[in-house]
Amino acid sequence: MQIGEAARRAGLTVKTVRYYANIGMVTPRQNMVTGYRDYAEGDVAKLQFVGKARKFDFSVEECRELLGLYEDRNRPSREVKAMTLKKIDEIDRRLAELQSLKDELSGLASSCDGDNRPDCPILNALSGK
Amino acid sequence: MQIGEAARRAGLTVKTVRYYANIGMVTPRQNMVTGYRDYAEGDVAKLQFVGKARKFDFSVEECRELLGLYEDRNRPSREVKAMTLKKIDEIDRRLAELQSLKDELSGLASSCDGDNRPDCPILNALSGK
DNA sequence: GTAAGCCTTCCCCCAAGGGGAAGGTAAAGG
DNA sequence: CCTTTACCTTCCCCTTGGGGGAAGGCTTAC
Repeated sequence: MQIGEAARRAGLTVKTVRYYANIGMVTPRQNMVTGYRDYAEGDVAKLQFVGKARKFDFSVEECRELLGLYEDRNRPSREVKAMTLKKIDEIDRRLAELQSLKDELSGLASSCDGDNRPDCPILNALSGK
Repeated sequence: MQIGEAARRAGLTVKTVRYYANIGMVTPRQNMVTGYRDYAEGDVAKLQFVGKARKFDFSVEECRELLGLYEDRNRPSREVKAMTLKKIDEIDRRLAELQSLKDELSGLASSCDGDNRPDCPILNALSGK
């Protein structure tokens, strides 16, 4: 099938699918007559796989690894689990960062009247006064 | 003072300070003899201000706005507070996203034995089986 | 005949700088 | 006086994950 239909079936944009072909992640055959990319069912499955993994915050490189594991029918599940746990760890760190950021900003916001007067504790804090 | 000292005092890299000069955020005078950027005390204060705001997750464009408010001695604190609350809102949304992501990944990870066998619920979930 | 709807490659764009090359300058040490 | 060291300058490419759009080629339908 052509790239448009493959993209639709995978829930991705044509641009994205072409990008994945360019970086060698999901490489369809090429129709020798038209020069168009020719996607098989298996390619669509891989595109869907990558699309989901991306939604789970795996980077494109990580998706490439996962795809390799996905295609290797003998891989130990250990490897996949390790990547997942690592990703969870990253998310945890980011959560903590954002939470402390929010706490600080909330503290600043609650100390600021937010009225028409120019005195602003938020700016004072930012300027180190 | 030269850019190196200004950067040190602001806790930024020289590259960053030069970048801020290029995009017109903190624009020092120019030493006409050497052609070097010449930072005044006020510039360092602005650099510090921007550095802190960046740490609070404000984008460069938002920093530019905040800097405008910071320099305007008559601005109402309302505007600054509004930006802060908006940023807190963004952080909240991102926190929720990450949390649900983590929950899903955690669910997948706990369902996977992570042993040497090839069967992996994580990959099964990603491939839609 | 031509308009619509596919497809292709090619190039520039985003944020927020980082890395490094090539070259000019100033101060300090031998 | 000469050289090393430590500054500084501009310039260009790199990052992530594609998006936007141009220019061109093809069928198919009206």
